[in-house]
Amino acid sequence: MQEQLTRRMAGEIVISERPGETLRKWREIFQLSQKELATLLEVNPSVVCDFEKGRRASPGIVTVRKFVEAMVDYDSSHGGKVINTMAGTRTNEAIVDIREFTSGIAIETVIEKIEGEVLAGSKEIIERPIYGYTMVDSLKAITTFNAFGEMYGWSNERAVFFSGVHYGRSPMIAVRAHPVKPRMAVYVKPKAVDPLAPKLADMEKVVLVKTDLDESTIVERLRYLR
Amino acid sequence: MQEQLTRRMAGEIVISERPGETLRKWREIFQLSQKELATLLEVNPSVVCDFEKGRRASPGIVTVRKFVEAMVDYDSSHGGKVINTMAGTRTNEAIVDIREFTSGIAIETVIEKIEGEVLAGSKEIIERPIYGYTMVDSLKAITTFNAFGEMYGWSNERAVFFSGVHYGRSPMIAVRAHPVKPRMAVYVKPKAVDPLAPKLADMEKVVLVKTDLDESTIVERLRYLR
DNA sequence: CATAAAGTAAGCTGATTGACGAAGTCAGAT
DNA sequence: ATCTGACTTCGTCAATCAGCTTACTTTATG
Repeated sequence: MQEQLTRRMAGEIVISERPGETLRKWREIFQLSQKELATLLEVNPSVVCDFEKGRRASPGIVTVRKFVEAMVDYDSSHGGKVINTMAGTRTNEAIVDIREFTSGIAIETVIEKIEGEVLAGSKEIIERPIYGYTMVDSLKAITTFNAFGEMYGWSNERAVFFSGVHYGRSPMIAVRAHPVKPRMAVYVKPKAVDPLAPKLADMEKVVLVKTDLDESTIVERLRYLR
Repeated sequence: MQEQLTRRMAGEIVISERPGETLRKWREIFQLSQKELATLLEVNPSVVCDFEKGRRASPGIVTVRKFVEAMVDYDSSHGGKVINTMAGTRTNEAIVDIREFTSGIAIETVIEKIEGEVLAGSKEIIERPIYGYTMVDSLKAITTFNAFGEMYGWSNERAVFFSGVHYGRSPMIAVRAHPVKPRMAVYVKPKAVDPLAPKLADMEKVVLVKTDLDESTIVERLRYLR
């Protein structure tokens, strides 16, 4: 959530036509004076003013990062008043974990890491990179409304891990039904795999993999992928 | 959507530990070579490389913006392959419009702009700033699952406009039920206003306003607020 | 009214950026 | 075995940034 927010703020500042004003807007939301913010940043208050008033036309990203992180850290160590009221991320129970890599990782590499067995997918697709993954609890995904809509992070060039798979039909049917497809679907410790699943995977050009590792091991192993 | 994406990319780059790699990741997602990107930017290819390899530790936001926008524009003028596959924004039918201002706007100012009549809210709260607004179609909001969850943009310091209001009970009850509250609720051309509504508004310290302007006029008038 | 607090303005300086272009490396195709 | 395309490295330099200090408006507040 915190990181979400910092990114969101940074993005808004960078793209803004008047970055300074956007910076100020956030400072005000966090209810800090220029002086207070300057103190957090250990700089002179005039520096804050200079940025807000746009004397620096193109502040460096390091500066932006410092500003944004200072505010968020401050808030978080004071009860997270602002952070907590920033809605927009209802946490979805069905989504166990969701991450974006900073660079592309070959599907092959992911398969190795998770000791996966390929059920569908050509040699060719397996070499393509993905940029993130989502771990979904299949059971909850069905009972939670709209879970499939939130499954995709910012790129659909990703892997979706389904845990709690019974017959392995529903997840692939969901993939088929949804307009956006992942590059890779992984069944985590499935009880069985319906023969229809690989067929659907082929039709959708999705690499289908099964693994016998459990959720936490997978998350652990993928943690250090960038 | 495009702007969403540019902001998202920019934010990710700024906050990234290795901004260069993140930049590269996006270039790869857009399937551009360094040279092609350099051409779009009208710079020497070595410049792209320098950034990706991190020779410039803290590129200015103008640079980041140029990079990001070049890629997005390129994609959009080539069929929007990437843009279109970037899910994550299921458009919610109930939400007619949603915007963030770049700076705070006093509630008072908004009331004037929309020729609103105050039904609940003290002089004091009316002076507070808000940072965005959401226009919701009340009828659809009820039939669409979870619409109220998506009502809040990035700040709850905002106005929520309800159109298609019949008795003016449900919207305030929704506000009351939801953990996150807007600063301001506006009934757009309500058929009636149940006396319970202002009471609830007072309890929740929400400024309740009604206006006889229609949706499009309101959006039009708010467009030029920053 | 005096004084504080918040914010703005301006001048200055050392450190970095943004850009170029030339000279590399490296992997794959011919 | 060399050629090509994609990418990397590096020296260079004008332009700009990040920060300081000091002086100046406002706007509250006792």
